[in-house]
Amino acid sequence: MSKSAYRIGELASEFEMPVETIRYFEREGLMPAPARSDGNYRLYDGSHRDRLRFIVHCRSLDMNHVEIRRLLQLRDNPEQNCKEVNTLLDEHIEHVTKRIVAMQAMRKQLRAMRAQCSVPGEVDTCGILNELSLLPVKTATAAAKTHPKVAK
Amino acid sequence: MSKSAYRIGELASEFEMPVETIRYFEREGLMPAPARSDGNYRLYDGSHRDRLRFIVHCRSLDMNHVEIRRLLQLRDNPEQNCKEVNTLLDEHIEHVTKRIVAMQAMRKQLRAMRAQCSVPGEVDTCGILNELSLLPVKTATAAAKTHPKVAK
DNA sequence: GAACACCCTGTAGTTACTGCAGGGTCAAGC
DNA sequence: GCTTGACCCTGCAGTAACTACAGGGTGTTC
Repeated sequence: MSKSAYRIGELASEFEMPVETIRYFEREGLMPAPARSDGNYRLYDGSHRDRLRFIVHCRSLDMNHVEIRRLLQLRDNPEQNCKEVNTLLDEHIEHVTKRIVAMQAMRKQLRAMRAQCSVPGEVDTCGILNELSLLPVKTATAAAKTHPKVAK
Repeated sequence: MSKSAYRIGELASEFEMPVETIRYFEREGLMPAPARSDGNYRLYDGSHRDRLRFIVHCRSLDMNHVEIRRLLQLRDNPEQNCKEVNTLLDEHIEHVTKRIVAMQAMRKQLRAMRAQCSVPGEVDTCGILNELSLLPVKTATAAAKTHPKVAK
């Protein structure tokens, strides 16, 4: 058997995050409020550790708190059909894809702009600054900025 | 000749942004404080319009305010050598590239995970949730989150 | 009993905006 | 002259996902 009570600092160093982040996850409703010691210290057990690992993994895949909360909810209710997990993941993959496409378009423009100037001279004849003074080409950039707006 | 005095609302609708954003750019030091009318309305001229267009273009290329401030400074000093413009752009392109690579790695993992489940069943046997319960594979994700930290 | 590492709560700062409250300005219409 | 309505002003709060710090308590060791 592994250890049965961890303090917040132990968990934090295990997952290489500040203790504040774990407390923040609790406020956000991602981590449940753990038991407390006599001295009011948070006492975590193995299930908390598993849950934190799950959250960390989801965050590393750039899921937002709303998505993670939903997945945790499904995880907590084993009788549910996992179709919703698939849907959530599909939507997230699509979101990531849109963002990648937008960033690639951006990079293409940046590179084209950069090619305007391979021989540095004075700023007032700089093709780059001149180009930036024009109206931007419309792309999907703005549409794919970050996560879509969602309610909690 | 074009019109010589615009009110904030005209500029805002021309660039399809809320008026608040233009006022915010002023507070941020991207836009200079314009003249005021007798009734204390902001009065912009053509040069303000050009500057705003420049800023909007930079933002559409995902540059942050620090970068834009630097470019504006160079733009305002035509005697300068434009080598720094190149450097800034190169760095920005590299930053964008890192982010793209990180997101592609993320997407690959998400797709692999999604492939764990093509036949939805009950959640407690869901390969996706099981995989999310494991420690994340280390990638450059965290390193390329958004813009690097910078001082104003 | 002092030093030190660790924990607690509560609050503020980060980025790039967006939105609103509460109030003033200005031109048109009656 | 007065009202209506569109527009503008300042100042402040909220967003996402943390991070950091102040001011204080806990717990173990020397």
